[in-house]
Amino acid sequence: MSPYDPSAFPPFAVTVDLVVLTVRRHALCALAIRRGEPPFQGRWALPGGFVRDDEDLTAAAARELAEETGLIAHDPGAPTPDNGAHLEQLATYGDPHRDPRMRVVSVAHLALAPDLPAPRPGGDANSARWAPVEALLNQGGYGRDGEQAAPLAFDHARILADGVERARSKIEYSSLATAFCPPEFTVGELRRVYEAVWGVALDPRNFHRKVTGTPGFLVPTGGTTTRQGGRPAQLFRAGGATLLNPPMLRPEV
Amino acid sequence: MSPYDPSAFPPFAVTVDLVVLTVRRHALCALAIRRGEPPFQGRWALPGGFVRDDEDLTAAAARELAEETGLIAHDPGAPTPDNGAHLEQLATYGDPHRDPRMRVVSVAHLALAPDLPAPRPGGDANSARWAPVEALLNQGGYGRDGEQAAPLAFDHARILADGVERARSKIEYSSLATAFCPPEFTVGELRRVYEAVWGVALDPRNFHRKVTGTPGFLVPTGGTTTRQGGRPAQLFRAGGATLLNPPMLRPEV
DNA sequence: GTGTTTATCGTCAGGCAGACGACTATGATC
DNA sequence: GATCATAGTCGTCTGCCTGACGATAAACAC
Repeated sequence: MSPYDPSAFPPFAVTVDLVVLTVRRHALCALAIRRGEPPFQGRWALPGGFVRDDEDLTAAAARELAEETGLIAHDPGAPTPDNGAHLEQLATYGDPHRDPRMRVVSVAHLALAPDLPAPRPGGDANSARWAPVEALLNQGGYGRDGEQAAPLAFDHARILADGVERARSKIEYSSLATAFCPPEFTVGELRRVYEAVWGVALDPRNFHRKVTGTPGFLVPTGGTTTRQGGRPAQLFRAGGATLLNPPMLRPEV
Repeated sequence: MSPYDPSAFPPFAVTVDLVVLTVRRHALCALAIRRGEPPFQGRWALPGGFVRDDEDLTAAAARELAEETGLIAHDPGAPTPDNGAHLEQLATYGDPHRDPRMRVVSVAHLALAPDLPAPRPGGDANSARWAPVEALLNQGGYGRDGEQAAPLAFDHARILADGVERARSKIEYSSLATAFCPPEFTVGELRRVYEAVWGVALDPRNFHRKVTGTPGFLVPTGGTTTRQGGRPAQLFRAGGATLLNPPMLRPEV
């Protein structure tokens, strides 16, 4: 067959969907958008949109991220700037019937962001919110407002679960957890990120030894802070190292 | 904007491309297809093709894999059957100009297969071959026949490099290396897989201790073989364990 | 001052990996 | 048949890292 005869292949719509994760109040949260139109009208969904005609996939994801949150995606490996977020491709979902109306292939991306001082994603507070991933994934459960939580639209629960699992595993062997922190942070704040993402408690002393003993992971800024109460803690910035070797060990469940 | 107005989004062609890896003669090799038509006519490329109208992405990749090699993809986690190969999604490539003629988004997949007894992929020996990944990626280098090796077509060098990197890292923490082995294999054969994929030499004694000491990794079949020469070696089958904890450590380069 | 909270330093035992010696069982060679 | 080469398998030792946990330090609340 002629591989590029325009009649020889079916046309697809291509979208990007975003799993945007942050840590709020000691819980791993994801950005969810309430759908205003059918199908799945009124249900929560992941933010996303169509890839434009002359737009790279990563550029489309970065554009959607900026539109929804104001966050600027930065290159992996570069230090997290102010208002910056880590962005990487997650996986692609193309079940023929994942959208009831047409053939849509969605290239999901994963974004990790610090807790936003102004959590007003999208401008409309009623149509977008940060929700704990547990609430979004427990489709039969109840949200924090006591309301019955409906399952996420489309196959977005699966996409969210894959994104969460990627984040959980990737902070083991990379310095990616610093993407959840502001530009300057303490060892304790970084530890609470690990605890929230993994859902476990870590020994503060062993954690401190591990992260401060890994070359290139953390760079002290010289300042201290007392915003967590207790003894003032040193402030650090993310170092240049991206891969942790040996990795941070996730405790057994 | 109306998210599903057919005029609101551009049509894309969606393809699957395959990085099919195997270990032959102590070298990591990939399946390459010679292109018979422009663009990149006569150049080597990864096997692939269009996703059909009512076909899942994984199904399309499995179909292409069977067409090119006769290999049957099996579910991840299941033991490798005869003539079976591991298949997983790798990443998606959608640069607007990656194909000079039209907008094509390619969902690349990674397949790992044992060295095939009948290496006649595709039927036409002149248009398909197993080539060492080093030769395919060293675009200015020379193939094993002494011929000047042209770079792979499209962005396939990048895709191949990503697939090789995925394989190299994934055999660290999973039992995926057994996908390169026949159903029954010796510890030495498994070690030579690691050595070929990583391009390093491993200590046979420490390797033996590690793989036989990891619960669920290897299951002895009771048989022995002497096909490698020397003292007969025990035969093993892949155990049920898919994740290695602690992982196999890749020596520093 | 006392208690509470958080941060940071130290100590100790167990586990695992790298380096490497020793022994075993086969085929090849003389 | 003796010898050699090859590959597999079992042990030992040492150093590093982790988990468990004691102890001290520096802030705030009362």
